[in-house]
Amino acid sequence: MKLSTKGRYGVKAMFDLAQHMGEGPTSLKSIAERQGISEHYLEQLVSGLRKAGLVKSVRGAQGGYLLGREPGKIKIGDIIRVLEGPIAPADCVSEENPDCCAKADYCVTRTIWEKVRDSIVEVLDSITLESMLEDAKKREADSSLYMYYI
Amino acid sequence: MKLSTKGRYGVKAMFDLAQHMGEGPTSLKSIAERQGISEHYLEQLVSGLRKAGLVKSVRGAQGGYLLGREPGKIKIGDIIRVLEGPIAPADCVSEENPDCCAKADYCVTRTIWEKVRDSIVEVLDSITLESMLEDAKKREADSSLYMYYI
DNA sequence: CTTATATCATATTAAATCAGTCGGGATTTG
DNA sequence: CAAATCCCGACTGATTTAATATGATATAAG
Repeated sequence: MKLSTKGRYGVKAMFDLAQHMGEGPTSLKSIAERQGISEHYLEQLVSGLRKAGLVKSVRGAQGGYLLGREPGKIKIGDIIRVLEGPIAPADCVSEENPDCCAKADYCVTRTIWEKVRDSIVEVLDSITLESMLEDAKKREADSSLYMYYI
Repeated sequence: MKLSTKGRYGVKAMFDLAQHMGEGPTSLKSIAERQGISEHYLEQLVSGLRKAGLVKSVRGAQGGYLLGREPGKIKIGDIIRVLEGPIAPADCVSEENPDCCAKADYCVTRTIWEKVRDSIVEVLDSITLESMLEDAKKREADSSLYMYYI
């Protein structure tokens, strides 16, 4: 019931890109350093994100990556689906081409996994990089407020 | 983001036990046959469930397993926790002793995993073996009703 | 008392996945 | 040209998964 580092690193990297929008392309090296991730490993993950159009790349010196579209239009679910595959606690309730067993119609167990899947999808598709940025800004404001009162 | 067969087989087996309550102990062999699971493998899983008190065993010929308590008091989350460990999409938000990273307080990514975890827990702890039995009964009624009208 | 039926326990294993690492190309800037 | 950077495929050690194998222990039935 765990995400692999692929999904977690991927979200971190995408959020990092969102935080550095408007500063030109961001290199993997700088993302890897800030987020504490192996650069070569990150390379593999970002390769998938690029093929899915979630990021755009700029080659050569001073190159790097940019978000593929506005942060408000990139859902966490999009990132997870690219890096971890279709969201599903079991193959028989996979978002795409569920590997149906013969009993699917009346299987009581299956309906549990459907509910779990839907609740996960609901969370992951309700959060965008933009909403994360807002969240981070709010937190920063709160913590500086806190600083004044201490 | 997937459950392993441990969790899925475990829920199936527990539901099978619930369906055969009042018929004396149910043998692993019969559960394994009905549910299409390797008996020896199931043995390992049930061993964990027994240690956790979710099932009781009766040794010897005509022996088998019984639910450890009323089906209304066995949540799917209980079963999953025994067989898959604490519910958590990432270690930093594990239900028990979360493996906290230094940035936990202000990590925006972490709050996503918290929300995912909470939504999964909400689903898994809201379903009991009893509610599954009711669900199955209702379905049966519906399908027989359908039979009359066709 | 013996035998068949079960649970209980431990060890082994083949395959897959994870989380990287390594080495070398291709492309662009200065 | 040199340095920075993305791009690509192959390799690897560790862990997990999903079993299988073997044998011991307990009990009901005959």
